[in-house]
Amino acid sequence: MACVDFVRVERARQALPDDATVRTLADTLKALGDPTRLQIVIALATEGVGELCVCDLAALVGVSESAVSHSLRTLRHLRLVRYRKTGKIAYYALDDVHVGRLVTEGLQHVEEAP
Amino acid sequence: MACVDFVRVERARQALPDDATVRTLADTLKALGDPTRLQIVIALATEGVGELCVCDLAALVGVSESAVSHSLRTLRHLRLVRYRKTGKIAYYALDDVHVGRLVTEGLQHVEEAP
DNA sequence: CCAACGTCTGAGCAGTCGTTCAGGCATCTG
DNA sequence: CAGATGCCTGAACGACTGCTCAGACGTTGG
Repeated sequence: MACVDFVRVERARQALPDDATVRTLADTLKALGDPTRLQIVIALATEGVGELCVCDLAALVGVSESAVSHSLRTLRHLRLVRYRKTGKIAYYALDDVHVGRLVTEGLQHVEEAP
Repeated sequence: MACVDFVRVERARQALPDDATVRTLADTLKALGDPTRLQIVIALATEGVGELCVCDLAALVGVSESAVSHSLRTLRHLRLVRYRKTGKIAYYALDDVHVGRLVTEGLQHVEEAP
């Protein structure tokens, strides 16, 4: 306990966002930390794809439409995706550009050679 | 099931990374999806901070040193942080630049006005 | 109007996660 | 050497998560 560098700790503490922001960001990243939801987001981030309906996403990711719907609800509540409904079909798309960039940055990290 | 747009689905499927990459990226994002680990990474990403030891991080985040150590192990195994040991003190830092940029991009998304 | 369709939802279960607790290993100090 | 310090680790417990299942809702086509 005695080895704490108070100067640096204080500097880091002031740079930390408030708790609410940290928690929201954590929730967002946690949502993207599930393979099903991550594939959904990557698919929607693909250039030339644009919108996909629940059926499309279920077929693409390879899970039930119910599971996709649950996943989409999570992504919706975090404002990672938005949807447009025409008749009985719901078309989903990414909500804002940061999401796509975030995933891209993540992929660059993962694909770096060890 | 009949509403699937095979053209778009196929286009999206070919853009999807292989399963191993998706899983690794998901694991990485899930790791950042925990408030404790996220605060550690944000702290280490703060300009002018550089390195912090386990004590510092425990004091900063407000959890036990054991919990920090467990969290750091997870981050280490995913190559999100690296450490340097001098004597009995272990100094942790971010492993590569993408991690900091990823968190920054995430913060920009969260701090956007609704 | 009725049946089929696309989607959404709540409950429940198996699996996972983060923390605490107790203890172990090096390293430094007196 | 003996104790203290900084850090790491495995086990275990409560909390949470993502899926399946069954059913409900609104829309569309015959």
